Amino acid sequence: MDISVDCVVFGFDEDELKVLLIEQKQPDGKSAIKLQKAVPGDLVDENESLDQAAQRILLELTSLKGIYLKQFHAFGDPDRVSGLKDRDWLRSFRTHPERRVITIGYYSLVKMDDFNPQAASFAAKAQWVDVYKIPSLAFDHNNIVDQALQVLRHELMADHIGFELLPEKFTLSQLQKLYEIILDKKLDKRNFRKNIMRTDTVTPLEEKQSGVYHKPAQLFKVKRPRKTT
Amino acid sequence: MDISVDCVVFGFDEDELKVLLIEQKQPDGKSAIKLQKAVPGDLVDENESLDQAAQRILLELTSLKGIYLKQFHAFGDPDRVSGLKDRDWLRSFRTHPERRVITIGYYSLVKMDDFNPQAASFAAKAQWVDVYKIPSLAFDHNNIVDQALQVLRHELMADHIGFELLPEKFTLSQLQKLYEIILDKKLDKRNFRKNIMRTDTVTPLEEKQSGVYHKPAQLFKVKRPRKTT
DNA sequence: ATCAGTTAGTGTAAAATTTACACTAACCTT
DNA sequence: AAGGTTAGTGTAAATTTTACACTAACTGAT
Repeated sequence: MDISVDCVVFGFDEDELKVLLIEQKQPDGKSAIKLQKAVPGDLVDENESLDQAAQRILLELTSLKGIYLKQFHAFGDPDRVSGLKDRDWLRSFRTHPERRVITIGYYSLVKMDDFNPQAASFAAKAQWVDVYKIPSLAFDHNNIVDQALQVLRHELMADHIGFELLPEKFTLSQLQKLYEIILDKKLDKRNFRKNIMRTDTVTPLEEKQSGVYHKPAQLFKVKRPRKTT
Repeated sequence: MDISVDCVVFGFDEDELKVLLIEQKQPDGKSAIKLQKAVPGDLVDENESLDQAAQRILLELTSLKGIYLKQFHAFGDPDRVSGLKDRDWLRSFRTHPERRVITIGYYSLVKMDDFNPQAASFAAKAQWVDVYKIPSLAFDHNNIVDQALQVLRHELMADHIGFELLPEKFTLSQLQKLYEIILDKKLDKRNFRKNIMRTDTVTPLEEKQSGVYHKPAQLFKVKRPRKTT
């Protein structure tokens, strides 16, 4: 039985919430198998923890480094990787293509600008895809992404994660838009601000926005240092 | 790499919150190795889902059947089973005792009266142990239990699980005591009742307590059918 | 039969939180 | 100077949360 890690990396670009998907490489020799998209994921190595595996795998497939990934669920259906659609690809890239694979799902939230995914290893491409327009994915990855999104929304409300997605200096409107996009619903401006202020996680800077077409907004920064690990 | 499931089964007996622990069987031949307690857990079979594995393993080790178990976290430290204290036992009971094992933690909440654990397989004993007096356990099981308890408390508040722990007919005082014991803090009687009523999960029966030494309480039952699966 | 002991059951006022809602301020462009 | 655009701010009503104390109904003992 093999163990893998799958990384659902959500990215934000002040307009859209996207997920980082790779396109599986065409197996050598095979000519016209259907290319599939998937969430970056691979087998866990012998001497690394799950958290480390998640970091490494994301790096190997997409060149993204230093992203905080959080475990959210294990997916262990006996035949989650034995669908016909995935057979050819597994045969080309896995030492034991028939083996059952249990995967641990990780998710993360980053700002897209900071990270420029570069496909490598068995990934042919790595690209950001709109969360609300995800095509049919390899394995059970549609399910994995769905569940990650649920967890993300929940965590966003409960723990006010999400500053990761913004530039170091940001306006409250940007922050609000972020919430609206992730939660997929509109929020009230005044109430939103009250909420954020109450959490005491941001501080105003001495600085304002500039170069904008309208009243410049107060810039803020995150108060507590961003999570690492 | 092996995959296991560990089941943290919490039991309630109207006074205490306990966890179901097994005592590992003495390996044949070995005479005086230190017997360790652990949470019931074992390797996942080739053709079962994780959920099924949790059910089977709990049944095999403790004879408990039909308990709703919920996955809560994967534990994958590379050497979580390679401590000296666990070596002898692994050698006796595992085909590949040196192998790394990643485990998926499950938890559950049951009423003790309904379930009479009977040790079997490699479990020498199966017994309920007070949650607040847990000894040092095998592997990383202390950590696993701690985390399960956190999740349990969280779920209790959020989703008002916990009726499982009571007889079919129960009084609100019993229910309150249950909450108090799990959360390990006192609650206000009137506010508690308001809360429970607001959730609309219980209905009063036409029946009252009898044979008690004091004013008999109204009996209630759970409104929505208990979760299965 | 009465009394003492025990747990059941109930309401309300104050505080805190959440919700809904509309106008002025400051910058840019023309 | 005027028009367009987003920033920023307060309050009243509704809801939720919290703190708190007395009466009711049974049993067992006298």
